[in-house]
Amino acid sequence: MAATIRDIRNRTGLSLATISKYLNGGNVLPENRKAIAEAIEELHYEVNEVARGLATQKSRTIGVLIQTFDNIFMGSIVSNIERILREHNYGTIVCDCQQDKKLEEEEIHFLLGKRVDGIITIPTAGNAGYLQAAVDRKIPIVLLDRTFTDQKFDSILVDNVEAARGAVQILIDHGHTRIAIICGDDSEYTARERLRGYCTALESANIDIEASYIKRGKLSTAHGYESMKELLAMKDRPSAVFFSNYEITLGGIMAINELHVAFPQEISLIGFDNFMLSKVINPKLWMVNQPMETIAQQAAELMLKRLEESGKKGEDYEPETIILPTDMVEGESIRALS
Amino acid sequence: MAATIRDIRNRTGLSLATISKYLNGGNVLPENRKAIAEAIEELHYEVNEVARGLATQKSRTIGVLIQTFDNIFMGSIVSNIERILREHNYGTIVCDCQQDKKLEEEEIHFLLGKRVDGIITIPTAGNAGYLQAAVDRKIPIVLLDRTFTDQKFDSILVDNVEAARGAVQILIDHGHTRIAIICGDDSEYTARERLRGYCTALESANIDIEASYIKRGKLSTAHGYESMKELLAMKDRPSAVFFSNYEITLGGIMAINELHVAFPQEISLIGFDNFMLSKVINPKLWMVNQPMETIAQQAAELMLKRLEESGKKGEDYEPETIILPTDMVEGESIRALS
DNA sequence: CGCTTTGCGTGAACCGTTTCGCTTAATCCA
DNA sequence: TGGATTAAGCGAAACGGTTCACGCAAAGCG
Repeated sequence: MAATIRDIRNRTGLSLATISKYLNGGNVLPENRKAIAEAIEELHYEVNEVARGLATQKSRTIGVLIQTFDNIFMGSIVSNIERILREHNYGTIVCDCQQDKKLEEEEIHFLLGKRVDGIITIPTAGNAGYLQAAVDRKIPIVLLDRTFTDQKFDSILVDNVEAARGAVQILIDHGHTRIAIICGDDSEYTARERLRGYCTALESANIDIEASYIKRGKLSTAHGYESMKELLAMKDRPSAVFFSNYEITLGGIMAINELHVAFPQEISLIGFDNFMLSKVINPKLWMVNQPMETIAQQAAELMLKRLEESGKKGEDYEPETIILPTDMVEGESIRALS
Repeated sequence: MAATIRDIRNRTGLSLATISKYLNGGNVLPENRKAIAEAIEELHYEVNEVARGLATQKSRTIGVLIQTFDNIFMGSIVSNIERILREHNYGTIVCDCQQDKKLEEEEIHFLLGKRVDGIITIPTAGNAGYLQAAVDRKIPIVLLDRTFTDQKFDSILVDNVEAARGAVQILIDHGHTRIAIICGDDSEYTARERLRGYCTALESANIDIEASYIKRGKLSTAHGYESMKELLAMKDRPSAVFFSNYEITLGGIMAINELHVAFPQEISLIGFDNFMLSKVINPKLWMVNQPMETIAQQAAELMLKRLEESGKKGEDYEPETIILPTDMVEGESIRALS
């Protein structure tokens, strides 16, 4: 149906090699150049990237494998990655493994089948095994938001320990000592890190860590909601709560609203992840804000760098780890205790 | 590097045709079947979908072109489309044209270059011209959320008129007559429709339409914010406001919070688009909720249907338009006037 | 038993590019 | 002037699959 390079040959009388040279910016005589351009115009010719991909062994497509699409965090990440890659003429093929480790491994094979030139992923699994096939293919891999201990990869991380420490420190600075955290369980890399930051802050302020103030569970709205209710029902209830991710923040706020608990009067709060929430919740919520555009941008740029390198001889490279700082969005959800 | 079908031939002594037949589920003797399976296993062979794509003239990849990624609406749409397509072994390549009409047309060509088998898109442009190249290629196209008047396409829409009418009717039922709307300008398909619904509701209740209560502008947080402030500053200010999309709802709420206006005591509100907001805003916001999963699902399924059909003879088909109803999420943000 | 069918396998052409090695003519310079 | 260099073009062989037309043997059948 669509025109091919052969149709252009028939029209111009030039050889395929010359036309290919034209398409790829080689030296072609002005008159031939003109003839080819005209033929392309008239035939509505467009390079068949599939055929080109087969010939060059490069698809100019990057696979982006994420755990879920259902939060703004992901939307922003994918959006920015796509934009930057696209500016360098790479396509982005997305896969959502829906937090399913089995599916996650399948998707890797799916992407490899499509011969993507690289993979950017937010891992779900606890170890790097599922990536082995991609590693064997020697394509660049960039990890986002979490990383592995058993094998080294290019990774873009956020300083979770420091982010959590900082959040708790703010509460301490306001005079709080009975500080709770609602967080993920130990299987989650980010959850472990944030809990560590929480403990660090308390320890360095010589505040005892109270086990019943640590609410581990899934990174879900439901966990935030239930845990907040439990904390509020305690007889020695905390005076401040640190919500350690987006869903948990959402759930926690829902519980507070439902029980008509006034904040910061009755309880002080600080949330995580989503800048937008801080705008819309009243009173304005204190927030630890992740630099999502930067994360995405760094990931895309590191990927582009690796792709460029792999053209050159330098076969193997030393994986880089980039750790980004978070920032604090001030709100009105923390009461100062005298 | 990676193993090919020829490596399998060398190992098994079978012909390429037989191996291909095996890969595509044809009849192969059990012993040969076993031999091929073993070779695949040992060589870590994976079908090169690029080569297959060239041979079959099908990429098993669908292009999804959207206007922006920066709202939950899009995340949910892309997520659900990707999931369903993936279940049928199609990959999803996403492009974000960032509301830029020029870029939008470029992306279409980019996708056509990649030889996608179909395109699902949320149009930005006002007319279908930019899609012409895709139409010429005779690949299925499915439009989401908005459609064109100048040319007919498969479209999945929401009943915007009825959604807006219903929202305003709720306000009327609560005794309101001074009802404002903050909406997009006439260049936006959905904005026109929603404004029409607003007018319909008022007319059928014999309420005069007050021009100063209609705030047209961009579909942005800023427009919602500014317009809300203006409405609040009016001397004959409305008793109720209908926010007609997500960003506007967000901006409106921000203005309300900032000016410490109590709702529903001082003003009644109903928002649009984002179910999550209704959970987290206190008092709970009334909302018109778009059935995002259904929109995405219908789009993906219609696409799959077209892809299947195009295998058969039935060359041309009659475009379908599917109009989905919205639903109402009750809140506490509307005061009943006696 | 001879004829048709069916099951399985094969060689070769093809999909639409890129790229390698080679030719030819023009240009340069000692 | 003539050998070396360079620019531009060409033919043909990849890249890794699918598919068509055909061959052959075993099975089915009146």
